[in-house]
Amino acid sequence: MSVFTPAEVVEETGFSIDTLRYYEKIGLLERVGRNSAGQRRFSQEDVGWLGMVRCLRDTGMPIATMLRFAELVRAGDHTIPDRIRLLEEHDRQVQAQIDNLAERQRYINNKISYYRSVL
Amino acid sequence: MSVFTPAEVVEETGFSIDTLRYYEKIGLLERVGRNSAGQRRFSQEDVGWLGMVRCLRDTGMPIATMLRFAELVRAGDHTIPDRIRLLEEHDRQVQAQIDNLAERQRYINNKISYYRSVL
DNA sequence: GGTTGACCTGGAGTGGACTCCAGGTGCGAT
DNA sequence: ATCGCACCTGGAGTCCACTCCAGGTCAACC
Repeated sequence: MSVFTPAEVVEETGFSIDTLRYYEKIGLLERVGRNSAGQRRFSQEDVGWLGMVRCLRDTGMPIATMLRFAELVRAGDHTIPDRIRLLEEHDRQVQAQIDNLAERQRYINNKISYYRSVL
Repeated sequence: MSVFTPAEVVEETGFSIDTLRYYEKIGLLERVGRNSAGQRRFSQEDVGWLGMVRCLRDTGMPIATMLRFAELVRAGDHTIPDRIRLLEEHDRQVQAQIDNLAERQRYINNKISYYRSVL
């Protein structure tokens, strides 16, 4: 089973090392393994989980909600229905964001057209 | 020419009164007129501008950029080409946000499907 | 004429999500 | 052996965009 150094995980996930430490500190990332010198060695699962975190974060999920999701994941398979509900709710919020952005974009484009028309 | 009380503008724009005062303080909103008692009386233009601000804000434009746009607007019609450029650039960023959200949404939906499949 | 209620001001405080810092460890290369 | 470098820790600081507060003014209604 392969392990990853902090630098590799930074490269892979796009999170800064400070952010990774912060996520571990607040429990969004489970205590990461260390080598004999006390340095972090991330597992494949850590990196996979960080992919999920990136996705949720980039779609605007607050850390508090991600933390709840993380707890469900840790609690075991019986929480899968809860996880589905949480992700479905988030999916609706993402859809709402997309719809909202698309509508605002129309306003912006109207404004651009108007500005063009008065040139 | 109609004027609006703070309460009416809150109702109209969805910004809180504190936010309106804050926007005026930082110059995102030009000094609003006052009545004899020193209370704000917003003009139709103020309200229209706030509609634009809401649109830009809700599409993620930072206040610093809105401030630049506000300055262009105040500087007069000769800045219209600059305003067009600024809005076009913002439009591209909004599009990037939409595309990004749509892609992340696919990931979330895959995860939901996966969870459903293991139930 | 007293009390409410909407509003005013300057300035301090908040919340979220990081980001930076000082001081220290261990390891491979010169 | 000493240098540089990647990394460690706990804790402080930063940034953004508000949001709240204390203390005060006016107008209107009872």
